[in-house]
Amino acid sequence: MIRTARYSKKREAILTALCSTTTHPTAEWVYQTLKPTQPDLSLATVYRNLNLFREQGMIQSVGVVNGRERFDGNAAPHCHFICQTCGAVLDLPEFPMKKELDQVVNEQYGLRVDHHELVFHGVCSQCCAAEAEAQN
Amino acid sequence: MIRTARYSKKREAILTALCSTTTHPTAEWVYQTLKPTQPDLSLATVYRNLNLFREQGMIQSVGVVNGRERFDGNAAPHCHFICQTCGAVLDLPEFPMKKELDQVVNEQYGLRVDHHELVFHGVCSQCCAAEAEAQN
DNA sequence: ATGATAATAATAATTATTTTCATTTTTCTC
DNA sequence: GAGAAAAATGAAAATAATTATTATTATCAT
Repeated sequence: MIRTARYSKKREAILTALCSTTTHPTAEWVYQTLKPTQPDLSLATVYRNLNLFREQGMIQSVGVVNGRERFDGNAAPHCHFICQTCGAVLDLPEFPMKKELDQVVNEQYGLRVDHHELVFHGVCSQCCAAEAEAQN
Repeated sequence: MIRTARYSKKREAILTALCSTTTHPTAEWVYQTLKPTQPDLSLATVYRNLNLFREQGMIQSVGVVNGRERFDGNAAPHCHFICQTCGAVLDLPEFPMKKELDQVVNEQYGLRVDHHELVFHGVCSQCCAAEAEAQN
């Protein structure tokens, strides 16, 4: 199941691109971002490597937003906020993650919990401001 | 935006089907379930109405599991558990939902929070038992 | 009953993602 | 360093879920 992954320039570039942003981009974004410096990059390669990184726990998926999967170069568990208006995904890194949550579910329901996701939905600051502006 | 003043048999059947199960089914499941009694039902109608119900707050989406969106006839906020092995989605209705979570994020980050999702991932009881069995 | 219009079935289209396969790159061995 | 084996890639085709289109049917106020 665990297979050895060789080095490749494309692979390195894809991981670097993802880790260089906090926007939780789509595969398409990574592809478009690398296009100028990697003209012969294929979108399939981006998908292939993002899936590989995720399987290896190097990155994580934030889930599907507006039909597209969003990736996070930070594999450490943390909360996210998703704007219902513009689809932006924000980190909530300082948010007090309850580590005992998993334990509680384990004990109370007899379920083997691996991890959990806590995602807030609402309207981001920029979209709030835009709304207020539109009402004037 | 969308007003649904009119009644329709298909619409009622779709909502009834979803609310009659706790399996958090896919649109396809609702379609196949209604097929025997509604032979001329279209899958597009199921999608259309599930989206309508969600927009109106009558149902909620649990998110995308294994590439397919899962729906919940219970619109009241509650936690879910998703089995990594079989994809089952379970309710955690008695779990102590922190209502102040949204408030905390609102105050700490200045974000207008509408709601949040708390989803646990792990292995359900049945799949745990199957694993244990396989090791013998 | 009728007419306006929403809802539907059937199908086509769309869109994100995955697979295929011939070619290229990387790594290993000498 | 050269050559072979294995893995990675690009390009295109395939897949799969969901949405849009269009002609038809159902609902409901009148």
